[in-house]
Amino acid sequence: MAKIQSKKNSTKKEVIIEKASKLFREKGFGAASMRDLAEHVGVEAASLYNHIQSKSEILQTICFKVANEFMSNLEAVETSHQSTLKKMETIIRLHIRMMLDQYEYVYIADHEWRHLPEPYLSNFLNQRRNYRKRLGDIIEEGIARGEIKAIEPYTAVLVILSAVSGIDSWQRSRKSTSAEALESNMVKFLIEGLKK
Amino acid sequence: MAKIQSKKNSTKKEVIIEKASKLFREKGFGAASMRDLAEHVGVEAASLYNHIQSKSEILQTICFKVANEFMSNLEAVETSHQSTLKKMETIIRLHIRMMLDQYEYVYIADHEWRHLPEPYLSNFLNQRRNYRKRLGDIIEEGIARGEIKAIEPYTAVLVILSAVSGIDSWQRSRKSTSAEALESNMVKFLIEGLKK
DNA sequence: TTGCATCGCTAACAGTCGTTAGTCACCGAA
DNA sequence: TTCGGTGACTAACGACTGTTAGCGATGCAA
Repeated sequence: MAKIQSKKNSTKKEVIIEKASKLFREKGFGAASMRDLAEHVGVEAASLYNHIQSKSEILQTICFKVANEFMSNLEAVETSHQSTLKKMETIIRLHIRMMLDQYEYVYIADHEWRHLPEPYLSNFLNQRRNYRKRLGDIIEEGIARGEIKAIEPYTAVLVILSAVSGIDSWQRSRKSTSAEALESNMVKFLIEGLKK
Repeated sequence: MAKIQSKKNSTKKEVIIEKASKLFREKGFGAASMRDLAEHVGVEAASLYNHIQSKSEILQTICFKVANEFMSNLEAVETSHQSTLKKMETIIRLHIRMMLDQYEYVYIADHEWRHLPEPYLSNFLNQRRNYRKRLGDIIEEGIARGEIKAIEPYTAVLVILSAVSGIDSWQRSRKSTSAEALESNMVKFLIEGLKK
């Protein structure tokens, strides 16, 4: 067994998923066809099935890859010894950076998860709910400690996560602001909204 | 000519568009079929074409209805005599309320505009860019006047608009928070992020 | 009552969808 | 050199897509 390797030390399956992530973001999962994807990979549509099981398997892979990455990072932050405000900043910065350099993947996990088939859909939503709940818990603790202003924790979580995911609008027109400036501006805005 | 009227003093075309907005949000524009839509309207798919010209005409109608509503409201705010901070608050509250009681329409204009055919797509994006630019101008003026903290205006616009559009996550699980509480929490968070 | 416009229906179109079957060329191991 | 496996190909499947043509029923205006 060799020749599985393509360029960049990645399997063909990984190449397919990478190309698919670009395509799914541009056209949406539903509107992107396997023949589209095949063309970008440089192969006939039927040949894709030598490497993947189905179209939705690609979506599953992308969604859960992103979900797992966020989840394990959250766990690292939870067990760290920082102030709650600092914890939130760490998480926000992480979200921004993920959005900046894994844009396609994060975007799809954010917007195309609807098209996951069951039971993956429920699974994904459970993970998501859990993630947000735990973010809310951090904020709640911050309020109890007097570090964070009295605000409904879940609302704050919503605002923060949505704000970050709005970077996609910026991604498409990178002209005016640099990535670093964007990050620091965003953190300034969001953390200030939390501070007491 | 009568009998065009269905229930609720609305033309059948309006009924179609209303049902379509629900469907497009749930499934996405691409994945929602005309036969799906027809079933919800209580009619055969072909009969829809007695009232509309095409599937994408529905999308156009929805997207530009929302865009025009936001645009005309922005103009009202621009010509009003309020502090820039108050202007921003007015706009934010308006966005939140639109999101709460015209949820389906706003969601589609937010997420499904990609599927607009040209030249409507370009037209829509121009309007959107213009809207954001003018929001940014308000913030910029606020900074110049010393009412708003020194922040990159376009970043602030991005954060605010994205945060509000994230209410869709809340819409789906209305359990914990009331609409009024959500609005005031959100305003508190976002306006505080702006204040000097 | 006649005439006309409205609007629902069935049937069908041409195309696209994801996916499978089956075949053949290649390539490393024996 | 032979063998087994890998992966690309063509062809095709059945289902589904948006949309059109055309027929028939209905109901208002004259």
